[in-house]
Order: sequence, then structure tokens, then C-alpha cells
Amino acid sequence: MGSSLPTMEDVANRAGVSRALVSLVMRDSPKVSDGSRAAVLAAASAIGYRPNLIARNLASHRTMTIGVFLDDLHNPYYAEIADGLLATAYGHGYHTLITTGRRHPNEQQRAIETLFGMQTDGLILLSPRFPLTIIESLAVNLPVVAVAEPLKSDHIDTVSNDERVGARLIIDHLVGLGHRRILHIDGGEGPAATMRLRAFRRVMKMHGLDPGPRISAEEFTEAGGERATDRLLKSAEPMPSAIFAANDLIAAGVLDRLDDTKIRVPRDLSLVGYDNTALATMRRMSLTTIDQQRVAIGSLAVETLIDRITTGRPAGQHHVLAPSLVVRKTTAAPRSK
Amino acid sequence: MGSSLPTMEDVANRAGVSRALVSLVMRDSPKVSDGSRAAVLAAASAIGYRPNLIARNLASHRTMTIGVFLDDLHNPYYAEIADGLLATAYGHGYHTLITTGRRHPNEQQRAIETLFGMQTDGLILLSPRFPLTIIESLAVNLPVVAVAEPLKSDHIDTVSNDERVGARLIIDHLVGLGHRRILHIDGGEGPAATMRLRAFRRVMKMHGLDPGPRISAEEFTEAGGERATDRLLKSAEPMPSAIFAANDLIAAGVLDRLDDTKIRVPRDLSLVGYDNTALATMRRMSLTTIDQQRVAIGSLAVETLIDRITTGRPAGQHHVLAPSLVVRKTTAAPRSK
DNA sequence: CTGAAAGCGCTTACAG
DNA sequence: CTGAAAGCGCTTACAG
Repeated sequence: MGSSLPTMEDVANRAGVSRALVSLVMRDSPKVSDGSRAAVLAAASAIGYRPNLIARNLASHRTMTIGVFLDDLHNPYYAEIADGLLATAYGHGYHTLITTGRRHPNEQQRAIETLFGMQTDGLILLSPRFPLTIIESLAVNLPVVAVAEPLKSDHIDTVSNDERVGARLIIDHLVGLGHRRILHIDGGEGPAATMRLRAFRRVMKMHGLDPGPRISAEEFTEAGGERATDRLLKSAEPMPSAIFAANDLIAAGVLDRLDDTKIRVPRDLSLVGYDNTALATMRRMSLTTIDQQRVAIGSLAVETLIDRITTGRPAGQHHVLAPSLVVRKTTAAPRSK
Repeated sequence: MGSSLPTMEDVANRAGVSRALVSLVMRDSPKVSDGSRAAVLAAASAIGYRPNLIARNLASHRTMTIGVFLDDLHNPYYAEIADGLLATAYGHGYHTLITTGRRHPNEQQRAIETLFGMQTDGLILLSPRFPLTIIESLAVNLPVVAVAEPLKSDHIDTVSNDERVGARLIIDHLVGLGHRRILHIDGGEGPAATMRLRAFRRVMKMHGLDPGPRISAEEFTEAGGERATDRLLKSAEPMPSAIFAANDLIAAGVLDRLDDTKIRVPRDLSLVGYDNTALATMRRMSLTTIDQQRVAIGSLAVETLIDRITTGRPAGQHHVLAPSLVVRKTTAAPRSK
């Protein structure tokens, strides 16, 4: 089927001009007279010609395309980052191609290979579920920006949320209300989750507080939050007076599970989420949460990538953006105090 | 940068074999001895060679890639369809490339051009925000499956939810509870919204009920649902006893806005959503809603596309999948009855 | 603006 | 398995 598509040759024939002229017009060259341009464009649209990008790319060694890998289409967090990212790429005249691995390591590898094989000019990785070191050999030949923890590598640029600030905002807020038994429900084994857990532990220690046992939701989902809450309720451990959930989805799972018990939020337990998703803003949830600069993270990732693509800058760049706290109705002073 | 990447030539030199052999190995040909295969693979990984897919595609006229256009990354509805879609494509050995237009018509056009330019073997369009007739000329040369209302066209296959069944399930349920003043809050001008509105009106008439004035959320978002509710509350119209919102996000917006009034759901007003998203399942929402066969819609779209790609089938295929009703706690008998 | 040439990194088809 | 050739649809660089 593809072979029957019109080519530049066809456009040139129909317009009665050279193939070189058609090529200039398609690349928006300023050296073409308005009359010729109009004639070529008319011929092109008459026969339904559209440039074959892969042929162009093969010849020019540029694709003007940014590949975006994203961990999970289900997490609204990525949608927001993607917003900033896509708008900025579009503004710079870049095409954007997205792939995802649906949280399966195999498919994630394949998704990135697809982007690589398509010869995108650069790659943006949103929270990949594998160590970045795997990607490093790739990054020697291809600009890569990861929305992930800063690396020592000069080959991969990073843009990330300041986890230390996030944890501090949450814990300061809870401690200010009088809480001391604060539990973190973490997001599992992924790099983002590990980073957040580490920040929590550090800040708790700074406050002279015991970070307590590890309770994990294993993934950034509602179901994970429910399961973790189940385990907590069944455990012999004393209940915490406040929970810092690794993201809003986990917090929603916690809330949902607690709604099935006699424990009331925030009367008996305070709860904080992370990401300030649409869910958190609803009156029925009114979740106290952390607002990451999601759109800015997306834009900055693109700016950083394009900078590396166009300048060939050899040194790594690592941007860290500070989040803010949004206090709603799931946090209050502990009951028995 | 791209020019410094290793090519087949480099692999052949290092392995001491011909370029043709390398090509056979990379395409997983069975005519290669195990020894040769191992040698080639070793050489490839030693120098970090990965096949240049765009060169392969240009030469072979196949990309083994399916392009997926999706309207809005924020709507969890698409994430679920994408799940079925990606898993099925992966199972058939196809790569998948996603683009989105963030609900802007210009960017949507560009997003589709990108996929087309990349010479994907076929396109799947998830609820495009423009008339499919624009795409028809494209579809003459390229297999296209749209998750959208069935067309008369033989060039575009469609897979869709049975809107008539959905509307009937909702209205039968509400009428069974005793409701007669049922209002639909529609999703705006897009094709999916129009289809759903039309189904609502038809089924209302079949019941001999008045579909009432048109109230639109203008988009499938929480904010749209809030605005529509605002307008409803301020209007002179008598309040309905039940609302059928065009999707769960709109329903959430309605609920959120009503939580700010003295109107209680379902005591004073019944509410039904559409899509059975994670939101609807939460105890605090417990939204009665319609469950589309999302994963099946995604899988079937891929199967239909691959069928057209491989057989060149000239006739259009139009699949319609019946949804089901999930009754939760936002619907009950009307109060004053 | 035209025209002819070389090349991008592969695949395809074929003779050996 | 090798080797040489042609071609995919473009871009690039150049002489005119």
C-alpha cells in the first residue's frame, strides 16, 4: 500500500517543476518565489502528497522529533507533565512521539527501542521503571533527559521534583499540628518511590522522630493503597496518627479502605497525598497534598533536551524544582493530645 | 550525532561476515546457523549496534508499527483502551507510537501527520476531535481504524460502544426507580458527545418522556460538569429528578458542585455517570455508571487494523460492543413520589 | 530556479 | 552463507 503513495517526483511532474524545487518548498525554504511555492503546494494537495518523514530523516540525519517514554498512562501525574512537554515541543517545531511500557519491564525496554529505532533527535524518559544505567550507553549517542533522580552521569540530563522539600513541607505541617507517629506508605521499588521514601526518613530523623516500619503500597495505585491499609489494620503495630502516602492515588486507596472502618479522617487519622491531582481537589476527597510543578517539569525537560540537541553540550544538567503544600481537609490536630 | 552510530557494515566487519548475513540475523531469519547468529549478535552488542528502523522501513515498505492517536491524556478512559490496544499490538509483534493533540484541533492534525509521516503501517484514532471525512483521503492509502461512530465509508473501520444500549440501560434503570424528569448533561461538540446525546433523546422518546432542554458540559471534564451544574442551578427550569452525565468526570464535577448546596445525592437527585472509571468505584463517590468494554475495544481495534494491513480487505468493518450498567449509590427512587 | 550526482542505512532478489 | 547491484524517498551540495 505504501508504495502507491505519491512522492516528490509526482508533485514535481504535476507542477511542471524540478524535484529540487519541491524539496525546497516542503522544507519551507525562503529562497522560493511566492508563485512557485503556490504552484507546488497546489500540486501537492491535488494529488494528496505528504512528505515521507522517514526518508527525510534518513537523508538529513535529523527528525525534528522528540521521543517521550512514559511509565503509565493511568497515572494522571504524567498527563500533566506531558501537557507542558507537548506544548513546549510543539512551540519549538518538534514532533512528539510517545511510547509506554504499561509498567512491564520488557515492554518498557521495547518501547524505548522503538523510539531509538525511529531515530528521534532526543529522548525524554518519564519515571522509567529500570535503572538509568541501562540507558547510559544509549545516551552517549543520543541526548536523553530523564524526569528522575539526578545522576552523576554527564550523558543524561535530569529534571526532578525536590523530594527533600516535599517531605519537609509535609512533616513540618504534621508536626506543627502535633503529630509524632507519622507513617509513610511508599510506592514500591521504582526509583521515584525510593527517592521519596529516603526523603521521608531523612526529614523524620531531622525532627528526631522514628520513621517506623516500612509499609509499601508496592505501586502508585489506589489498589496498592488499599492493600497497604489492609496490612496496616491487621498488624500488631500501634496505628500512626498521620499517614504520608506516596501519591494521591495511594492516598485515595487509603481513604477508601478507611471509609469501610470506624476510623475517620482527619478526626482519628490525618492523611497527606502527593501530586495535587484532580481527585485531591474534589470536595469529597479534599486531600491535603503536595503540588509538584508538573507543567514546568515537562517544559524544562524539553528545553533542556533541545539545548543538548542543538549545542551538543557535553556536561550534564540537573534541574530540581521545589514543590508546594496544599492544605485541605484531611489533616488536623491528632485526637488524643 | 546520528551519523556516528554503528551500522550493519560495522557489525559485519567486526564479526568478519557479510552485511547480508547481519541483515538476516537482525530480521530473525531461520536460514542462519546458530553459530553465525551468535557471532553476529555478539559483535552487535559489543559495538552497541541497534537496527535503524527508519532505514529498514524505507527499504522494506513495512514498519511493523501502529500509530495511535488519542484525544486527551487526562481522560482515564483512554488509558484503559490503550491497555488492550498496546497489549494486543505487542502480542502481534507490532511497535506502537502514540501521539495526542491535547484537545487542540491544530495540534491534533499535526499529531496525525506525524504518525503518517513516520510511515506507520496503520492508524488507530481514539475519539478524534474532527470529522472523520478529513481523514478519509488518507485512509485510501493507509489502513485506519477509528474508535468512533460507524461510518458509511469502506475505507475506515470502526469499533465503538453501543450508545443506544448504554442510554437504554440508564433510562430503564431510572424509569424503573420512578424517575421521569431525566436530564442529560452532554459532553459538547465532539463526535462521541453528539452520539451519546442523540441516543439519550431517542430512548427518552421511546419511553414517551421529554428530553428537556440541552445542558452541555462542553467537554468531558470535571470543570465542565461543575459549570453545567452552575447553569442548571441558576436557570428557571424546574430541577430534574435525575441526571445522566456524559461521563464520570462530568458526573464528578456535578457531584462536587452539588456538595456545595443542600441538594443531596441520591436523596434529592439521582446521578449516573459513564465509563466506570476508578473514580466511580471509590466509596466516597460510589457512582452508578456505564461500563464500556474498554479493553476489548482496544484489542478489537488492533485486530481489525492488522487484518486490514495483512489482507488488504477492501470492505469496511464496523464493530459495536454492548456496555453494561453498574448500579452503585448515586441512584435511588425520587423523593416526592 | 534547474539538473545531475552522491548518499543516508537498510532490504530485496539473485547468482554463486 | 557471500557479494554485488538496485532501490526506498528524500537531502545536500554544487555547477549552471
